[in-house]
Amino acid sequence: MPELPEVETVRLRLSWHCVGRKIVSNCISSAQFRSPLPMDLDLCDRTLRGVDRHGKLLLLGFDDGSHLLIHLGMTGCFLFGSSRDRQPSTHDHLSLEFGDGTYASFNDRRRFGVITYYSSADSEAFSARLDTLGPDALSSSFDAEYLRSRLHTRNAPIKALLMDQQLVAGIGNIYSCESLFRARISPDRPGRSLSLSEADELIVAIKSTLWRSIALGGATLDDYRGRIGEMGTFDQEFTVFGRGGQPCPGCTCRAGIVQTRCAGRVTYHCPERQH
DNA sequence: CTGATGTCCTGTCGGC
DNA sequence: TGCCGACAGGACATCA
Repeated sequence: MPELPEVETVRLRLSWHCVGRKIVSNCISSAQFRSPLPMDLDLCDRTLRGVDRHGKLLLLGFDDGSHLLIHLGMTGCFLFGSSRDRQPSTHDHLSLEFGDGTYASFNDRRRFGVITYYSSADSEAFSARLDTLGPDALSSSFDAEYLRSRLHTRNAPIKALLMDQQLVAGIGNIYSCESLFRARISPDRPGRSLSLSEADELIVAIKSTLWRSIALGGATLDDYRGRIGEMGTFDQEFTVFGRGGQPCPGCTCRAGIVQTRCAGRVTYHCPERQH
């Protein structure tokens, strides 16, 4: 369940390990993927020019104008190392070998991830794909006015709306729970019921939570424990997520953190503190 | 358009 | 101990 901070951590590692390097071979797994890459895709002789991110999407740009768009899904991660020592895994779906003897491979056990290739001729489709997403949660255009303007007609719970990537890109189950707790807003509140000042507090809570997590390298969850490349410690600072039944860290209420379901997702909040 | 529900996939965990 | 079903997650399709 990598969300914005985890994806940003992966982006930084990809930039560090791969940008400026030329691909000398690539290998695509034949295992069925949700959106299979063409098996004959040949990235040889291309140099990775940069790695960008929008929400939870990684955008790998090559020197010939082509792109790989990667969503990590739940269990997607990148493994790096020396090609000589590489031990291919059954869950490697794409691996890139570079001219300097290093490799990067995309590994995804549950295959919820998505990799899409866009040639330089597909730039319109590439832009169209990105246009389906709302502003990145850390961008300046994601502010209280924008949030209110998008919420004022919506009756769905604010938690579900925060996870809607068309409204704002990058927030998932963990950071919606954590941000709503910090903003003292109940996850069940209809989107339209938020005042401008509440929207403002929510924006501040979301951005500060995301930045704090990035500073700690993201959160490491059970699915990732022990995995190379996922070593963040923000999970140790979770206030509510995964803490059902524990005392509320923000008040002295008797009930403590409550686990419920909101919009089909496990949700954690403090009914005393969040309204 | 909106919101709810089902689907994909696999590893883990609880119950029998 | 061993097996089976339920469940978790994000995005997307489909339905009312």
